[in-house]
Amino acid sequence: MAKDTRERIVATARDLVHGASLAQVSTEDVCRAAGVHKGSLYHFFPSKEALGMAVLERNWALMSAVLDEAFVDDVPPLARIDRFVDSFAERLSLMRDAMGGVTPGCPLGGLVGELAGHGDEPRTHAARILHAWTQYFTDAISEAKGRGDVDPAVETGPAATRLLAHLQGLALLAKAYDDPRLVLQAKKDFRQLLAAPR
Amino acid sequence: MAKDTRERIVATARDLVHGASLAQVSTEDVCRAAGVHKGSLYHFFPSKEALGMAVLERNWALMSAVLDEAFVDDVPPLARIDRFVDSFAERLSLMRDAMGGVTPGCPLGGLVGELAGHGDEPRTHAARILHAWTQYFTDAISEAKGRGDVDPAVETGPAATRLLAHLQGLALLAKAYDDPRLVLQAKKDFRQLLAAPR
DNA sequence: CCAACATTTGACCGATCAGTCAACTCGGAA
DNA sequence: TTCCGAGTTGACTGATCGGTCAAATGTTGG
Repeated sequence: MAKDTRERIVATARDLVHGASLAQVSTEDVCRAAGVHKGSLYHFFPSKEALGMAVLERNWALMSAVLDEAFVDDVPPLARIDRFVDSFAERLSLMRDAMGGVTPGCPLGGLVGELAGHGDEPRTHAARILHAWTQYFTDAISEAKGRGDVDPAVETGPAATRLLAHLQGLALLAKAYDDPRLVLQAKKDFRQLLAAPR
Repeated sequence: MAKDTRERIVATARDLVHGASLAQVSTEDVCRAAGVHKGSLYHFFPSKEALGMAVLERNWALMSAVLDEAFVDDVPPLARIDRFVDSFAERLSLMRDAMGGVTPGCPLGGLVGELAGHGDEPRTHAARILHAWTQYFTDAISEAKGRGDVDPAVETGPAATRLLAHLQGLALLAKAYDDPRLVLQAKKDFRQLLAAPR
């Protein structure tokens, strides 16, 4: 029952936070929903912010699982990215239905934006996660260049950053316009962002 | 002293919120910083959320001023967009210096993301503002097509949305990586996002 | 069976929060 | 001069917040 409780707290917090923000969810909310008492929460986490970081970590674990599922070797590298975008959009739609027809933003992007304003340490942690995410794109683009699917003149690193930024922006617009399908545009947009500079 | 007080409250709230989020700033913080008492604040605003909406409106007023300054007729349409990106990035840098070396996100994007989770009415309001922003890009792209600077095969509306999404994403990354210069990339990226689809 | 440790309990705290209220000030219209 | 209502004051509330704590309860290894 040890690790189990900690896991349940993080999972519950994740669910609650995802529909809003960390600030809008109180530790009492989390405890009530997780069937746990305050003391237990603070036995595992030194502060609410630490819980927020754990939620961020968990969101990244889930996101990287989606990435791993999409980025399989027997699919051309650029198609892997498309597969991921499809999964990402579908997850957004499912979450929208799970909540009352409210489109959530990117579970990582939202928390990153919130925690980045909480001092330097949470910010660098968030930055590391974004960088890890970018790495998936970096690898795929690099491999695509080897196959001739992407022009060698394209700088791999900056291109990968472009893709992530674009996806995050689309997720924000999807939330504001309450339309998860907006992120599907990423597939077409990515192709242009990966074109050789002129 | 009537409208003046209201203005001062909104302006002060804007400054405080911009460095963090609406949730992290209390009404008491705003009152103290604005030299105003609680009752005055609630004389002008029925709730804290209403104050948030007023801040959003003010941020849009400031942003549209920057847009108007960049989008002048005697400059080619695509160059107007570049001018705006430069101004936007410069403002981000200035704000970073004004705070203690902490890069803020897009003042509109951040609030939009936060208020979009506060029910449907704040969300649609935020969406309207984003749409108004997009309109600047729409007009410029449309004019650029007339001059032959953009391929007629490009759909104007979706292209403008792409640009806004990309800029918002870059602003988020700039905040996470604490580097306002990241948004300058938008100028090159926009050119690719405006290329004809293949 | 015991001792050491991890976990859980639930009451509790001081601070802070958004929001209220009755009383006061003051400028302008009648 | 009187009156009225917009603006202002500042104390106040009830709720909620993040966080603490000492005691109770498991759990594990010797």
